[in-house]
Amino acid sequence: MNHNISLQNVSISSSMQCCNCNLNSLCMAVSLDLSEMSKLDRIISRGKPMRKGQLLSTQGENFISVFALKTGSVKTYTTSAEGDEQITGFYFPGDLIGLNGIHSGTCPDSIQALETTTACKIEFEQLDQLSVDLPKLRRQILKTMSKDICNEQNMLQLLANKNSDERVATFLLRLSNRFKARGFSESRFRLPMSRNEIANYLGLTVETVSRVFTRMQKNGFILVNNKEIQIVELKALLKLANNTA
Amino acid sequence: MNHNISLQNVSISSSMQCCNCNLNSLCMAVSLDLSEMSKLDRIISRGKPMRKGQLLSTQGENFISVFALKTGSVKTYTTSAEGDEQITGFYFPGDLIGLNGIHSGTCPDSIQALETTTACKIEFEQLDQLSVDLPKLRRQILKTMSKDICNEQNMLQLLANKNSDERVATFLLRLSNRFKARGFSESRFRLPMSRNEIANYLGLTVETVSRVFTRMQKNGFILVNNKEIQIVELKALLKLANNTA
DNA sequence: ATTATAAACTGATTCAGATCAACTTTTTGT
DNA sequence: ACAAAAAGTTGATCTGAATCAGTTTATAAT
Repeated sequence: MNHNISLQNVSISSSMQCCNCNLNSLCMAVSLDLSEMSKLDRIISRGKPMRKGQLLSTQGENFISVFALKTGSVKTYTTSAEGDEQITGFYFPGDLIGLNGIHSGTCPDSIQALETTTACKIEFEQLDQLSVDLPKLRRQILKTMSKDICNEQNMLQLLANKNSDERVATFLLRLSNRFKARGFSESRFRLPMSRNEIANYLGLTVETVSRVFTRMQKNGFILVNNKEIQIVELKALLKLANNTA
Repeated sequence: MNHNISLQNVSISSSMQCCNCNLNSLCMAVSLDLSEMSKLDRIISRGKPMRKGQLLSTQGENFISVFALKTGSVKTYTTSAEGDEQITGFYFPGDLIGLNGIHSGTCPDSIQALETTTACKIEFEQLDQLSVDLPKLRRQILKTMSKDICNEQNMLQLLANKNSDERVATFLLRLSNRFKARGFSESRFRLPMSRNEIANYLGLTVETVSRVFTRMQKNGFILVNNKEIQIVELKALLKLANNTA
């Protein structure tokens, strides 16, 4: 019986294992060997595709699992008591999301698909248990959280100091870098989020974001066609962002 | 010989052990039993007092240790390429600092004493190793990082959405809560940081912070005497902060 | 296809907080 | 104790982005 199940697993999911996932260099599976990866595989459940707008988790619900994005993109956001929404991040394939729920035991933010998205789901307790035997995995979890903290700190710097041009330029350059790291074009990409979402994330209004895009296009730095962005003058954009991509 | 050393340890440091530290309910040692705590004790080195302005660690240097504050207070800040400083946090006794260096292997920010301050220093590799055998310690480290992420996200919300009154009110209320958690008065406390540092942290100018303090005092919400703050009308302050302390 | 609805853009006006400048108080060093 | 430097406060003015309002373009629904 056990044998049966395992055969089934193999046949169904040959392309659904960490070792075959083309994201393992970005994801938790980085630097794990085959036997370690198969242990990780055993505690991962692969979700079916979610449509735009669907929630991967909801602010306030019990913290049980973390998620690793396979395809698509999501935003995380918190809703304040007065009901206004603050986007805290955008995430792409390979990103591990949800670790910020550990300390309170509840999800501090909602995770929503920006487009058709698939994600792997991992029960945190199992992941933590597995991390005892797999130092590389343990380190990877800590690295992910450490990086999250640094990213948020970079955002603080952006919001505390920078004007609208600098914010938008930095935003585009960071996206560009993240797409590049995933093997996509760094100079031509599609924004999965709306202008409103960009504005919210950057602490600006939609109007301002729109104006900055228009101005950057007029100056020949970028080409904008609705959500399609092309970076034409990387250097100029870097200068606008004060080289702090 | 071994015996000798251990005797010495006991005699010198009876009050210098986690189990005798009045902060262990806030610090890593939370919920560890005596034998677990003594293991933690063995890898902790207690630093001598640092004076105001001294650096606990410097941005860019190799990441080796994390710190647990015993007394005093510190700020963490990053210095950008152009040389301007962004304060990313203020920390008080019991806080564990420096975990954000894990992912890059270098310290992403500098940690500076705001007053006379003592801190325990723990080599991260040893802490990580110890966490394998002490699930509660492992969990505590993850909780600390998770909470850090949430704190930064709260700051994002503050900087992206709130006006100067809301920022300063929220700042004071959060400080009040943290002092309360440490057994100090929640309604009367001394700010260890300058107006400049508050302004920098909150994404405002010194002038604006000063004006907000003055206005709050005129309205009878707080009493300000240089760095001494007294919260007179908690409710009014909460309302100013939109109840998001 | 066609309408309804939402998202995005553009212009005019307003305003909160930055900037500039002067002064007062506190802290530091001799 | 004193001078010098730093920190903090207050007022006047300016400005970048918010707000308000209207139009255009894209997306969704029938």
